[in-house]
Amino acid sequence: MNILVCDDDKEILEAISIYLQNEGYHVFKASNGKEALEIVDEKEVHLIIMDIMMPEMDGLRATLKIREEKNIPIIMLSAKAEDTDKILGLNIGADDYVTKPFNPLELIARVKSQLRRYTTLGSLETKENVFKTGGLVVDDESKIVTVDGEEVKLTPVQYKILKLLTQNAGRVFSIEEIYERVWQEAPFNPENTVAVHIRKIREKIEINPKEPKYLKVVWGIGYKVEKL
Amino acid sequence: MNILVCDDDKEILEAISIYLQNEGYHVFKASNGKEALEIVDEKEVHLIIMDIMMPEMDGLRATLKIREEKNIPIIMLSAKAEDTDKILGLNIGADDYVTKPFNPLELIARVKSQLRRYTTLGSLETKENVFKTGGLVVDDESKIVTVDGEEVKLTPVQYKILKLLTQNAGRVFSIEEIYERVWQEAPFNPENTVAVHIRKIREKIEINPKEPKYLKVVWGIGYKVEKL
DNA sequence: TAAAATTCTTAAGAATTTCTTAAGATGCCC
DNA sequence: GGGCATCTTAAGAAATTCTTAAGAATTTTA
Repeated sequence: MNILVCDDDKEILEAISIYLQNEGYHVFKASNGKEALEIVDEKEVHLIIMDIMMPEMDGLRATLKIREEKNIPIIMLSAKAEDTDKILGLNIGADDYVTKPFNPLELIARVKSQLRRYTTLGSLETKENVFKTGGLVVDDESKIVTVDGEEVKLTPVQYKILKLLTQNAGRVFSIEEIYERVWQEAPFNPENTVAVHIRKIREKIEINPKEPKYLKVVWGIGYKVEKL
Repeated sequence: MNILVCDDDKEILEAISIYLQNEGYHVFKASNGKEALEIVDEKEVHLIIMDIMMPEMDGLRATLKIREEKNIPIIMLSAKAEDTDKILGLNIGADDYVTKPFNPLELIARVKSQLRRYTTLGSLETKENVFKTGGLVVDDESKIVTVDGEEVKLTPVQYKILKLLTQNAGRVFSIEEIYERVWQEAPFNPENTVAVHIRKIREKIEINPKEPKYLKVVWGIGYKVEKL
């Protein structure tokens, strides 16, 4: 699911993005209405979170414009509770609104609610077998791995290893244990098979494999996925 | 894990309870908001499932009240999809909601999800392999050692020694015994390997290694971690 | 069956830890 | 206090473990 977040305040923009990414959504960012319109034209956007009070009120204009063309759910952010009335008064086609300062969990809830409404039968629900830590999401139902909302393609073995570690984030697994649980073979004939796989996974999920954020080595003991 | 279920419909109350009990949860039952509040006050409740549409809307009031006092995850049951908006609009701190009629499996899934989120976000989990004494904590699951909340990086041998001593805080271990139990080798050829490791550990975990608070020497006999 | 993808092995070289050595400090007992 | 044993500490050599790349073997896909 792709969500466009539009706010001129960089900090808020980042904060919202991180929360959404941690929920497994892919995020597009825009800092004004013009950018937002461009992204909506170019990319596939499933929901928009837009601040109204941006330079020249163009959050409002953008919203109106988008509404003319597409039927994408829009959640408005307004600085004060009073603005709420303004939004309603202006009869803009917002599907929901949130006043700043807002509770991130509430925003997430509303995002889910909107998306649920627009998707036939709940797709991105809080499923049982979705393992998350920071921006890393391992969805065992669809077998899709996501980092900051970006899908990462793993091979079967890579997936199994990462799933094991993410499912037990924080716990350290020895190479032997990883081998036994992923390969389901008792004896463990090592060479350095596991190490090689770990490296490949890092290559795919880490921004900088040299300084991994998620998949860490615990020297002389094993590997783990950080609990974030 | 204890779950409080609150619904004025006895049948639904029973049905939900049975499903939860089959999953191994302990269930408290309440049929109105007042009862719910009492139970929350008296018992240890880890999660609440609450119907909103109870006599006099007191499901809502109860929820608000509980939210004021405690931070227990709450899953709301609402009769119609429209109520969903009401929950959101009223800005109640529900963590999730399910509309009736619901699939019991979905409810269970959400319960697990909430409990996972709650326990994952570092709270009081009953961890078996965490050894503490004073401000020193050895977590054998993540292999993380902490002094007054500050992480201390130990090498594998250092970790094993400290774990052994902390696990048996108060007991004195001779150098031979430490050697045998950490290296798993019977003969013990000493030099002063163990002493060197002990020193390095002290350097890392003690504020003032000259006057160690945790890792002490018992002259001529061995070492121990103080039981505090 | 061939092509493609994945998995496993190998090996060199980095990185880190472990062990040894040895000198100095400290505690214990007469 | 002197003598002896034990502990502390530092530094460097040795050993271990990890990283990484490349290619062979195997499995999957087309």
